[in-house]
Amino acid sequence: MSEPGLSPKTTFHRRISLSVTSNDKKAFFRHLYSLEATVEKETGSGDSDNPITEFLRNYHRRGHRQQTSENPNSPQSISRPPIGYSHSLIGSRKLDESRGSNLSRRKTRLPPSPPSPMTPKRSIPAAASSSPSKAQRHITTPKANVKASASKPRKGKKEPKVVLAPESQQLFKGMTFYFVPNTLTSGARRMRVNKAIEYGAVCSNDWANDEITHIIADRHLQYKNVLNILKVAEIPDNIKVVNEHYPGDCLHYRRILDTTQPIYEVPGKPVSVKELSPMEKGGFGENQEDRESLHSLQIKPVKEKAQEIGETQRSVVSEVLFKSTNDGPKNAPSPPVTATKSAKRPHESGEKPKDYDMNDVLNEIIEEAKKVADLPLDDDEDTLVSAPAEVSDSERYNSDSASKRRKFTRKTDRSADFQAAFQCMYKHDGEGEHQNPNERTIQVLSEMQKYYEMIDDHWRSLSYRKAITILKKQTTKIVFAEEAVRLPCIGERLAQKIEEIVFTNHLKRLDYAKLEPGDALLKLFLGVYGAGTTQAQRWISAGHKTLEDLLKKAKLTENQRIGVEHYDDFNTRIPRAEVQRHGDVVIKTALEIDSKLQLDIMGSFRRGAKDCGDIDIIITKRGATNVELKGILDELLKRLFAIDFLQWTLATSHRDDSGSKWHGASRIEPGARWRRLDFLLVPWKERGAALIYFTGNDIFNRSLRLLASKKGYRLNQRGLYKDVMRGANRVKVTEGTLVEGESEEKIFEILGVPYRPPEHRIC
DNA sequence: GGGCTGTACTG
DNA sequence: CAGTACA
DNA sequence: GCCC
Repeated sequence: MSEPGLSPKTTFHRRISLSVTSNDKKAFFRHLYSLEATVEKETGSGDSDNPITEFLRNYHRRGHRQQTSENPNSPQSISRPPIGYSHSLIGSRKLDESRGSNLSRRKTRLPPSPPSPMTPKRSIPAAASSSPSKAQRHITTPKANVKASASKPRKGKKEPKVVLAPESQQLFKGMTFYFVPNTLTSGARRMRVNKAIEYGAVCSNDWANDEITHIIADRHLQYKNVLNILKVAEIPDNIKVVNEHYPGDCLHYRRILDTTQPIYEVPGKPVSVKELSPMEKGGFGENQEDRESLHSLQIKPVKEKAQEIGETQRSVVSEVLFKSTNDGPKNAPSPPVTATKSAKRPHESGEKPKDYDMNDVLNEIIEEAKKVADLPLDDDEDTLVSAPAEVSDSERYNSDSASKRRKFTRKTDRSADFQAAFQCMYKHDGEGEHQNPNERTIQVLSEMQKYYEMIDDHWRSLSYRKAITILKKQTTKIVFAEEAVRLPCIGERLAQKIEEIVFTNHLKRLDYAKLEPGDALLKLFLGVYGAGTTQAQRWISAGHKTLEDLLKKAKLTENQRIGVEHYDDFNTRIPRAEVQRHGDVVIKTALEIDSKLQLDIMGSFRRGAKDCGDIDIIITKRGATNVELKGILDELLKRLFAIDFLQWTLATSHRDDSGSKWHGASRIEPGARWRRLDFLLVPWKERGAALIYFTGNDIFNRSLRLLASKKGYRLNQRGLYKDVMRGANRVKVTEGTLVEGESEEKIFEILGVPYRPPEHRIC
């Protein structure tokens, strides 16, 4: 993997030499780019990497997160494009007219094609700035930017608006950046420009602008290149020259960093005595002690052990940290250094940003280290078999610590982490889903997920979904690919996309996807109950353009016809209160048949959702068998149809013995929407497994089932089976023998999963 | 390079 | 059987 | 898509 001729020596000061990592990383990125040529972004590539600073950085961040409730990105109002008509088609005798108008309205309501990630700046080729005149200079203010974009649309696409961060976060206010090269040909540079503007900077494209405070040079540029491009012999002292990492790092730390730090240095820069401006020297709590402690703290040991990349990093870091504070535990636990994935971007090198508040950082690290000292990490728990479902155990796996834990063990995990990798191990309560700092990212990724679902790429879709659930649990905004990649279920590709979304507010891949013809139509047809990708695509190839085309021209199955006629109904979420009302009707009627019946509303309702996609009701009775319940269901259906509550049967079992479900539609009162209603008949002995199944959510179920299967079990809605013989690739050979079906808790316990109440099964 | 849940109903 | 649906 |  080593790449001769790519020595980072030039950019990296001599204190630390981690050239191995560096080269690895370059090679890594080269490889990455070769894999995906469409990525023109230059994120994270570059120089070297230092695990210690990486470590400190993370902790610094973590400290910040508590104090800052801010959401670095603009409040994004999310309005999902509606999927439905406003009326159900059936029952309207004037179908043709009303449908027609509805259809056309729908069309216009489809999601607007997204703005391009282009930044709203005119680009001036470097050569063009050679003879600048004061007269023609102009400053591009954020406002001007937006304006410019409006007047200069590109390829018919909408320009993105740079949404300014809140005033209080306008870190770069009063600063004027000049990017070199001053073009927007690179996606990465576009990102940086946008980001700078978002946080208050003025990005000038006129070198003659005498308000320029900073020159942001591309990473590969030497100082002399910069001079050449600018056609100047020297750069005035009042203009700071930094490399491209500087703005992003400032945002990361939420403060204006010292521009003189070596990591921001443009190679070949002449040494200057007057480097430190009073401003930078002043306001950032820098003090001599800190700096010294930093040096003694950090540089030395790293230097000694710099060559030993890998496991030793952990001990180096902890040793250093705890030594410095005098009271660190001797058996310091391993701090969360992830040297695992190679893609990290060079942040501070051995020299910290001088404005760093080291005391705070250290305290945080120590506190954090103390906390994790108690955790059963690594080898402490490598038994596969049941961790008891006690509270402490489950808490330990909760949201935040879950991801931390991963960092700790990622490298060393063996059997211990085997189980930890399953979503069902963690509490997912869907909290913080609103006002989540990653809302925009999640929104974009969801669109990608839906897109992949649409084009039948289930596995990609699954990955996106997993990534989204992970993001929803984050309490901080994930900005950089390197932070993202540390999270479970987020790999390099998704991490890159996350960073792209944060910096550009867009995902090119998605923009392309949306341009694909048939995309919108596919989405429309997929909303039809009973139609999947295959059918939807057939309809499209057949030339159908609207739902009424389907009704008139396509041959539909009965269910699909209902699906079309009640397109709007079935695609409208049901308020929790209405779900309850439907449930009440069913339960009341059922109890009139047999007062010993037990019915419960399941699905998202049981998980506590505010609104549900459908209504799931489980029907069971102490001691009852399936056959017995079947008879009751027939009677129940009869009565519910009789009172005009049930409207339609979409699917029902026709076998007497094992049939167990009914799918259909109900209506709470005449004129109300049809709602999807499912019944599940459950023999008393299977109610535990059935509860798990019918409570979901699906990701949780799949996770639990996968875990079971990996442990030699099989889990379905009837029970947990053991001694399942599986052939090649875990293909089921024997059914296995039932071990548990009655109790939800016991099934969890046997699988070694901390019990999760329904509301914590939202994955 | 292969797996990614397991089942039931429709036509 | 493929396709769709259910969590 | 991710992960093993």
